[in-house]
Amino acid sequence: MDKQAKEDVRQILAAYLETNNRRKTPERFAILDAVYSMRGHFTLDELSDYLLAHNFRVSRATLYSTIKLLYEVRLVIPHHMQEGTMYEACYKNGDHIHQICTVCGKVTEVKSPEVMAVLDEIKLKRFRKNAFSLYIYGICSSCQARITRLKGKSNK
Amino acid sequence: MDKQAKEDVRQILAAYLETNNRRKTPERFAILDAVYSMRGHFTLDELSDYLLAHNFRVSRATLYSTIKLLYEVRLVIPHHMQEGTMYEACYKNGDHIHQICTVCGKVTEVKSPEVMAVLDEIKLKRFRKNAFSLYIYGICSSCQARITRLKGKSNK
DNA sequence: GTCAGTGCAAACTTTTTGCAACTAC
DNA sequence: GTAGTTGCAAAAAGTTTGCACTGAC
Repeated sequence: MDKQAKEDVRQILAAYLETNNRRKTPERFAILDAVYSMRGHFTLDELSDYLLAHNFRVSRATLYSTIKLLYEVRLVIPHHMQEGTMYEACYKNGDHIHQICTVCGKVTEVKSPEVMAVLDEIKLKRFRKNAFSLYIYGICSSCQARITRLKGKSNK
Repeated sequence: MDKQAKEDVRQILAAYLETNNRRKTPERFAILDAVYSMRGHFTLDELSDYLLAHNFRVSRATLYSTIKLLYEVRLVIPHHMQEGTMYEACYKNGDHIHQICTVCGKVTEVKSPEVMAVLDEIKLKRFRKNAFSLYIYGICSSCQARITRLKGKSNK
């Protein structure tokens, strides 16, 4: 994630904390920074490791509570996958679709401007939308190939 | 869920089990039936309660493994919410959007034919899609109102 | 008769909580 | 100084696993 985005999200978080009379602790900004330094999906452990590698130790409890805070502010989004909960920075990063293979569990990120356009235009009654996640489930080509092979065998 | 749909899904499950040389146990069909008798989202406990109320007792382990099986066949879909994992029957029931309030956690189901149309048409490389879930995050009107009131107070 | 599937309890993983110490305000 | 936050350890919640028994094929 580029420097400008990191600066942006720091501002967003600071504004949120001020507005809600909550404290600007170093932990919160360090975790936010780490989240925006990770690439793609990551686990809580990976986040913790990243922080450690940069000489910042935070407790598990703080990690969880801060991630929850960042989720409130919509700066991070959790994805509940088969392998467990994965997180992802979502500021200026919400414009992709998650394509999930239900056989092998592989997740691929796909872009689709048409879908994004429709989602941006959609009007919702009594609701102020500010993010979305779209998961498309199906079977990836390699699993399809394997299944076809297996079926061929069992039918002969 | 109507009778026809229940019959359909029984057929789908039976076919799947046959094809894959797995057993047609009464537990599997009872759980499937229960899933298609629940309204909207439900927890594993609620499913278990429903089965009990209809004099069918299954162990937790079987419940988990069968739900996993139904997920493989795409007859049920899990939603990982703040309150925990919720399940939902998804045969002929995938055409709605989940609108989630990030403040109070309330989930509302919304229909949008335009979005569905785009999703149906979307072409994916090397991937056979068969379902999707779309979550729109934001703030519902009652939470917005409450936040506005709170801000008014703290600024005076 | 055989082996996949079930029930049970124990194990394991993930997340939350209570409390004392700390620190942003 | 005070109340919100953190760290730690313990607890709770959610899910998986090992094993003996059962029943679908």
